[in-house]
Amino acid sequence: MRRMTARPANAHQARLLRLLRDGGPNSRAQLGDQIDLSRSKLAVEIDRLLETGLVVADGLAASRGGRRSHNIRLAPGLRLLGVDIGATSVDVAVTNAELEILGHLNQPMDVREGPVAVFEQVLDMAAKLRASGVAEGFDGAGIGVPGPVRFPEGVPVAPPIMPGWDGFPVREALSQELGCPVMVDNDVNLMAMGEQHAGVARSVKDFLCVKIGTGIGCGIVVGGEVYRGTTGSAGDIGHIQAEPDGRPCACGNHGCLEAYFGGAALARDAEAAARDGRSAELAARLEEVGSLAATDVAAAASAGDATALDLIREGGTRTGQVIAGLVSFFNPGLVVIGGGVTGLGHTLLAAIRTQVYRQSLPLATGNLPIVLGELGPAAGVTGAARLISDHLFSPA
Amino acid sequence: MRRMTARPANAHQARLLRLLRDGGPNSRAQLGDQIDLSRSKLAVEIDRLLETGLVVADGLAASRGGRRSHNIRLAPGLRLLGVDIGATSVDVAVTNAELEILGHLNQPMDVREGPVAVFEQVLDMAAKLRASGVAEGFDGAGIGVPGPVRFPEGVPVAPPIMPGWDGFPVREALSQELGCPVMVDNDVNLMAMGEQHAGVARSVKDFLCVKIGTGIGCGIVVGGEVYRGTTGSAGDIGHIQAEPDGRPCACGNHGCLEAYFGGAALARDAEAAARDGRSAELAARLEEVGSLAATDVAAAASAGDATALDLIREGGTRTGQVIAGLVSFFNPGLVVIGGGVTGLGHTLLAAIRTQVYRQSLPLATGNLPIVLGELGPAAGVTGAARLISDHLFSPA
DNA sequence: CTCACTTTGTCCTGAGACAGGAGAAAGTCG
DNA sequence: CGACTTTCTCCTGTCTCAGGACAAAGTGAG
Repeated sequence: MRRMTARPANAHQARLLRLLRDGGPNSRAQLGDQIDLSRSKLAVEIDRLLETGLVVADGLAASRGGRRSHNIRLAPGLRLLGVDIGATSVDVAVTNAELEILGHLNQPMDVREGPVAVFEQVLDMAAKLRASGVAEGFDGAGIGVPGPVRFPEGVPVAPPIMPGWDGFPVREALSQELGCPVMVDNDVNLMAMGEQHAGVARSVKDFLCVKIGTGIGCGIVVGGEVYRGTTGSAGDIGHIQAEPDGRPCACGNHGCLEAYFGGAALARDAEAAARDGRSAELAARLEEVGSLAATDVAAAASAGDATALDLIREGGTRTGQVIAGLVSFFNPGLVVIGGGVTGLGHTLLAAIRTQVYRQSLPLATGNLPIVLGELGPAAGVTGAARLISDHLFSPA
Repeated sequence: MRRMTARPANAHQARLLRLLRDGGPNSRAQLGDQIDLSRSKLAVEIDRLLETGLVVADGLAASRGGRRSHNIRLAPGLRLLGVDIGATSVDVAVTNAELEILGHLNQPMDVREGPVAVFEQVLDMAAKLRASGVAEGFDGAGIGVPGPVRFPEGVPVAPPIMPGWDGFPVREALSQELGCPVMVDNDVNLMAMGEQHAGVARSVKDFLCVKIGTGIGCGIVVGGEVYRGTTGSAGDIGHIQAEPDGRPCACGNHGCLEAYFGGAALARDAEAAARDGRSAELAARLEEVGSLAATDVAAAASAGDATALDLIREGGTRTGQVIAGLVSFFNPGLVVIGGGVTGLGHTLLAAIRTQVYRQSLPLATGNLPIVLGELGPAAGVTGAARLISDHLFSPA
């Protein structure tokens, strides 16, 4: 199938495409209500978009009391690839132009094997999805990587947990391989974009999205746009000091948040608790598998294990301490908690809430919701699709 | 003298006015080089600006190898009032349209006396400045207050150190009183705008401006624009926890940064040191005046007093700890330190730098300057003038 | 001083953006 | 069936804007 190569010719067209993406198929008249353009101008721009094939006519809409309107929708054949590379697994999904997920794969993976091996696996997964019939090709791809990215070039920079990736031209290489435009960003930023597009943050302009996976990061959204910082490392809160002169951290400092919480620290603490005999539940699980992960702690906690609950609460309290500081500083309208450890659920959330509401200024917390992300593993890939969609739907 | 009431009619005119403000008087040709407009269109817009009186012709520019160009400058009679209300003193200044300070007054004042008394004093100072001949009236005024502000309405909200101000319609009241447009913002945000306009942050898009006065606050600039947060309290870092379960703070929590540093805490600590006999220098000063202030500590430190130096270093280290976290989170391109205690100078700066460079991620600090503000007490009033100027120089 | 050349400013024209009215097309409802 | 509503298309007039032609004003070599 021929891929879309057209791009909107001006800001009006870009605006229309985004309205159709975010609001679904829509009638010309309804589009007119949402955009500040005269009917005549609107008709011209829509006609041009129809010519390029970016949108298609789609029958008649229901009557609003008069002549029925012609429906318009984004090209139904348009397909986006969303890739979310984590530390230990990778998600690949295919969406249509409205960013609805048509197919989604998750596989274990080790990011430390380097970009070449990882992208071989990603391309293989993409091929599988294509073979399953949800796509014949891709019009664009968004890639999330677990580390800082020089955004304009799409190149990871000095990523602590993926040393082999430093400077690898992800954007260029994948664009070549897939034959379509590619954008690269930090996985946490993409999660924030996902929750903003289709999740809890839909109507919020300024918010924080804290992702607690193997490590801990934070997506920052300012005025509806992701803020990436001067060198692309904004939101790297895992190495903020949570305890002066505290535990040594892999980064070389002491007392970092990630030394106390996050998937890696939690697993380590759980194994220690199992060996010390503090938790029969965790010890039994350790016996079974030989090692523990955050999911085991979650399971033990929901089975009522007091030690597991304590571990979660302590981690949540530490995380809450750091978030409390960020809330005072940033005064967000919403805080979203997501990532692999959301399985820890409301115990974690409660600990974080308690700490933030106790420590931050009343004016900043007065009307501040702190909630779990509602998209789960779909947040990253949705955000990735959204990233490339924003790129494709901007004037050439 | 008749005040300017005109406003730019469109974005081009606004752009031209800002170019003239930030770059000084300029020839038509040079303006053409900086703005993406054809010569004909440019001529039309400049002619319209000349008609409204917002700009005036100002003789001929030097030749650039051909016909000499006509110089254009902002209306020379335009006068802006910049007011920076602190906790214990107030600055009032008059600037021209290029935001150059033509007259500047500083007086002690107690913000707790409430808005009515304070504005009486401010208006009196403004009248003095007018009487001194630098202005015959004001075309606009910017006001900075030491607390959070609901920016669109120009109303302080729940300000901890100025309880009587909560909800007082500063913007409306002063606009009435002065008979010109007024904008109100947090004093820290105005300091950031001042340093951005005429100080160290001229070419930086994303930076933090930490103001250490009686309290401690932080101006946040994202993409060249001040970020104010959802309820206007962004940057309120004085009550971020610097020490878990630490000293009690006036806010009701424990371990806040302001419990350890800032003008109030520093004075308290200095008095304690003087009474305990830890510092003969400070004790002598206490004897003289009966109480100590941050300036006394600065004086003692520059006289070589070890205890004073220790106080500054400890405060700087604590502040540096908090800033380190913010740097990891925000990844700014610059950190500016300013406010009343900049008299503490390089001892303070060194302590902050040491802590930030040690604790933040290398990628975030790699190329991060941490510097003292270069405008001193002029930063606030310059920022205030800039605030109202941005308002006046935007399309009506 | 003259002449070739450069820069600046003004005038004019034509292309395109755009709003809003007229009116046809297509529907609802009593 | 007729009055009314909504949608869509076509047309016209206004405004924006770029760029060319040309005049005005200056530079510098000879």
